[in-house]
Amino acid sequence: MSGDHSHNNSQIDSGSRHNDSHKHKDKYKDKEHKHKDHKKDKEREKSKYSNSEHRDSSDKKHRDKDKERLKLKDGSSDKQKDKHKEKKKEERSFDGKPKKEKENGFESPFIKSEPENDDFYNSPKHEKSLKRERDDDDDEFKPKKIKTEDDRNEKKVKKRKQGEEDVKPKKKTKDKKGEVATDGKKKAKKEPEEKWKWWEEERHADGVKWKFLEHKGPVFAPPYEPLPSNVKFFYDGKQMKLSSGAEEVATFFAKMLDHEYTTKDIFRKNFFKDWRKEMTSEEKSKITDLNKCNFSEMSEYFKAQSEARKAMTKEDKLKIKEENERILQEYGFCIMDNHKERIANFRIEPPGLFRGRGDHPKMGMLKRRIRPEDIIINCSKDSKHPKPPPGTKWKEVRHDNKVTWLVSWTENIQGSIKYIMLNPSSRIKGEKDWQKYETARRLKKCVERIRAQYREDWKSKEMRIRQRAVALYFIDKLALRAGNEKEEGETADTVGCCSLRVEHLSLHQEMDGQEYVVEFDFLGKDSIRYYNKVPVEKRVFKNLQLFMEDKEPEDDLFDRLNTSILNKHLQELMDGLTAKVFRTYNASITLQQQLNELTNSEDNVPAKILSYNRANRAVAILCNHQRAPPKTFEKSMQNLQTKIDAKKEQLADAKREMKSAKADAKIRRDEKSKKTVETKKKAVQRIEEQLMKLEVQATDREENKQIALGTSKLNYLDPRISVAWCKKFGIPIEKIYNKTQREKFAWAIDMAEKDFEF
DNA sequence: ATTTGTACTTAGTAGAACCGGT
DNA sequence: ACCGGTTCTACTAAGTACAAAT
Repeated sequence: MSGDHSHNNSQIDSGSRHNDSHKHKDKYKDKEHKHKDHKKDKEREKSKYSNSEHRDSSDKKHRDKDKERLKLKDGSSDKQKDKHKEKKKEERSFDGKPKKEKENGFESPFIKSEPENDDFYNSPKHEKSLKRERDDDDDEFKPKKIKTEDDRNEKKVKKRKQGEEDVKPKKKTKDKKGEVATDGKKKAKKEPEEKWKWWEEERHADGVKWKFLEHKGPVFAPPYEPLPSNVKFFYDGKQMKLSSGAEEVATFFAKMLDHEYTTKDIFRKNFFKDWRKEMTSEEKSKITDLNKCNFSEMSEYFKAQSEARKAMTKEDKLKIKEENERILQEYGFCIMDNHKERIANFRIEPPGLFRGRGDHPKMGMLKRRIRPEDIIINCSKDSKHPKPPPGTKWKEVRHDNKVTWLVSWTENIQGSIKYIMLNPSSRIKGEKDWQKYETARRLKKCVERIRAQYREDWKSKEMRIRQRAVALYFIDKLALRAGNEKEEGETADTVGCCSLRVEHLSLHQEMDGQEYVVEFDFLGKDSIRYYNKVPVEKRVFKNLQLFMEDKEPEDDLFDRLNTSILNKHLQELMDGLTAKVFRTYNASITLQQQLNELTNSEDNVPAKILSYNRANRAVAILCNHQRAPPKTFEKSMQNLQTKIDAKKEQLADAKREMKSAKADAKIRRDEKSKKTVETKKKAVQRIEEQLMKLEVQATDREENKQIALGTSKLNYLDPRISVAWCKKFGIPIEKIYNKTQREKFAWAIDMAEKDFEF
């Protein structure tokens, strides 16, 4: 399994951001036109290949297939088959019957919540009274009381159901940022203590996301403030006063003047087109060429402004901070089912120029200002509805408890819907996250069967099945994304597994001493380059040759497959299985294995953390989570090296001192000199430790140059693995998770014991 | 069967916040 | 207090998935 995950570091080493790679840009740009007919191509291919499936024997292609099959029919493949049969049997037996392990209720279809709970959730009376004072102190009785997650003084939430080990000594959670808890270990347990443990409660019935929801609506972007009159705009060398509408859009461009975006043709073209729409007819007739526009005064003005902001007095900064805090308190929370929950993004996205990633055809377009009239509010019927700003109206107020969002609007660039939703620490996100990992753990139980199945399918008579099987192999082995098809010309040209094109792979019968190497080179999500050379099974290789036969580079590799076909198939293999579950599963299982492999219980804490980071890194490489090397990377490495050198000096000095102290003690043989020796010894040890720490840090940083650990940590790694590891090796959880992360993973920190296994 | 619409997760980055050293 | 950097957070784009409409 993860033995499969032999990742070539070349994936990272030679991978570069698309943006930086002109070679790439050109390569893909050239395709643009041809690619336009992609849909048609697909049709063509389809008829071509669908026939071939049936006129078996006459088809040359098929003869090859047969040949191949014969060749492969040797002992090993038979064994393979038998093994497969066995597996299948064994799997079926456990698959068919109800799971014994009740995985926190996430096992298969959601289970109904029991009536008692339903009842109280349903009672609007209670909810109505939420806002009013808590006259009852019987908070054992289902809450009228709103549990505020951040209210540390609040009485502890009583458990409703399971888990009786409750009541632990109440301790202030201490999560000041830098805090270096050296004892750690048990901290993990204490942390979420006074907070609501939603994970110990029943979940809502199927599809129902909440019973009560109240919030204050979104915070709108501040209105446009016209430029002071001394900041001028010049067109063709002549000063020109812009109308407020045109000026605002101009400032968006001016603010980005230093960004490379503004040098890109598409960006400029799109911007100019949209800018002109905001101009008065007079302006429109005058301003006809972006190259003749001079925004530099505006640009300077904004730079000065930001300098001024930095230079503000402490008091002023504090004032701003307080104001932000006030807004946060007022708009940053909602009440969902008796609990005050943090909202993730309560501010409406301000207008500006669209910054698409990679070669985005819409970059530079104007993202228009969102007004109350664009906003749909979602809340409980019986809640206090948020009110629109004076003199305005919401587009709609609805009461849909089958969805989790509080506010939505339609964005004008792609016409997609944007949402305001809750923070990852919220129950509604946490439950889903937990469930995601439970699904992945269920996959763990049947992944061998599924693997056997797709390997078998490589031999299928049907092209669509072979394609499906090879695609699934990639998804499993390489943790590729599913690869939904995208609308041509609406987005950057990126692909995932199902949307790979012939041009994205090259096949090497033999390369670097390995057989059957597939070289992948494509742009994935966010136009991050995926580059990898992978030796594959011969059968996969032959299949790929077959899929690529008679196709143009811009044709789909898997012309008989798309994500919905694939997912439909996966659904049949396991309830809840989709392509992305493989990513989650492989990421988490890799972390667990790597931790087992790399952690050395003899090591000190920093060394163990290095091991952890390395395990994390293995996952990040698997998932191709890259980052631009920090601009300051070289320098910071150098600094660190300087520090290390200095520390080495210091160590040498300390050692020398120790020696002389020893010599001294040998002669004098008195208590005092003995003590000195001890002190010096201690000093040496301390310095050695510091040096070690620095060296570990250097290694860690170097290895992390262009790898981003955050994404996998946040989205792919079952937090219980990390929590268990921390508990097992006495590592304080805050060494692994910062405050936000601890909030998001509170459920895992609370429930995972040191023996947790993914 | 395909397309469209919706909801929700996953992603990298810019800039704010913070920190340790001077 | 400031400097030079690192870490954290907010932001929002770009994916996946699935259901409804065509």
